[in-house]
Amino acid sequence: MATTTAAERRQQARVEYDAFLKSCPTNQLLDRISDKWVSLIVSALADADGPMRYSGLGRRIAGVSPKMLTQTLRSLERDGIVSRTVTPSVPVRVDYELTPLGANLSCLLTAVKDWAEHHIEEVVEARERYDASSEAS
Amino acid sequence: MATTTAAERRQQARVEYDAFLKSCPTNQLLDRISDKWVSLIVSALADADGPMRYSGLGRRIAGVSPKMLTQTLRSLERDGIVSRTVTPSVPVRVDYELTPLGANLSCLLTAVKDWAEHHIEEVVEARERYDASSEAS
DNA sequence: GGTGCCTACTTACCAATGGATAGTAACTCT
DNA sequence: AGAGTTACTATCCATTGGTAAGTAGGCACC
Repeated sequence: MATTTAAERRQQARVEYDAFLKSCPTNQLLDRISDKWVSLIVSALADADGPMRYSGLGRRIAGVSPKMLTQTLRSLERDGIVSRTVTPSVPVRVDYELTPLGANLSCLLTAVKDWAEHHIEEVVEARERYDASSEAS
Repeated sequence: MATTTAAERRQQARVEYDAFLKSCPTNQLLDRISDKWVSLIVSALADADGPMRYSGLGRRIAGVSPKMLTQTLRSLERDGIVSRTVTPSVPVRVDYELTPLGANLSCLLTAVKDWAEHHIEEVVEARERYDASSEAS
C-alpha cells in the first residue's frame, strides 16, 4: 500500500471536484452560456425586435445545422431564456422570442461581441507575432 | 434543370455564409471566447493576483485534462491573452499570467459569471417548470 | 547506483459530440 | 397526383475532447 502517488491524489481531486461541479449550478449555467450557438441564437433574437421563426433563425445563423438549432433552442427554452409559441396554422408556424431573462442575458453577450470587435486587431497582431516567432525556431 | 429547390438555396446560402464566417475574425474571436475552458482559465488567472503555474491551474480547475489545459493555454497565448514564462530552474517552472488584454477580457467574463450567479435561481425554476410540464404529457 | 518522484507536458486510443444529409407529417398549390 | 411548404427527426460519419500512460532531465532517497 501507500501507493498514494501524485496520480492517485489527482484522481481523488477529480472525483471531489466532479461532485462539486455537478452540484454547482452556476458552473452548469456558465457552461450553457459558453456555447457557440447559444450566443449566436441569443444575439440573433436580440437584433430582431419581435419573434423569429425556426427557418428565419436557420437562415440568419446559416452555419447551424437543423439538429443543433433544435437542440439549442430546446435547452434555451428549458432554461427560460427563449419562449416557443406554436401557431397551428396551415403549415405549422413556430415563433421564438427572448424572455425577459433572455433579454437580460443578451446585454452581456452584446458586450462580449463589442469587446471582440474592439480588440480583434490586437488579437490578430498577437497571433502574427506568435506565428512569426514560432516559425523562426 | 430548374432544380433550384429549397435544398439548393440552403446549400448556396451555406457556402456564402462560410466564406463570410471564415473572413470575419470577430466571429472567430467570439468562438474562442465562447469556450468552456477559456472562461475557466481566464477567471482563475483573474482571481489569483499574480502568475499561476501549470499544475496550479490544473488543480484550480481540476475538471480539465492536461491535454485541454495545454491546448487552451497555447491558444490563449497565441491570441495575446495570457503570457507564458519559462524559468529553467531545477524542475522547469512555467508561469502563466493575464496580459493587459486578458485582464480586460476577464472583466467581461466576471460579468457573465455574476450574471450566472444572480440568475441561476430563475433558470432552475424555469427548468423545473419545463420538466414538470413535459413529464405531464 | 538504481529506483522513483518532480514538473510540464505529449501521445495514443476511444467515447461522445456535432455536422451533413435525407426523411417525415400534414397540408396546399398546380 | 406530385412537388413544395414548415418544423423538425433520424442516420451516419468526421472531429473533438477525455483518459491514461509515456517522456525528459535532474534530484533525493535507500
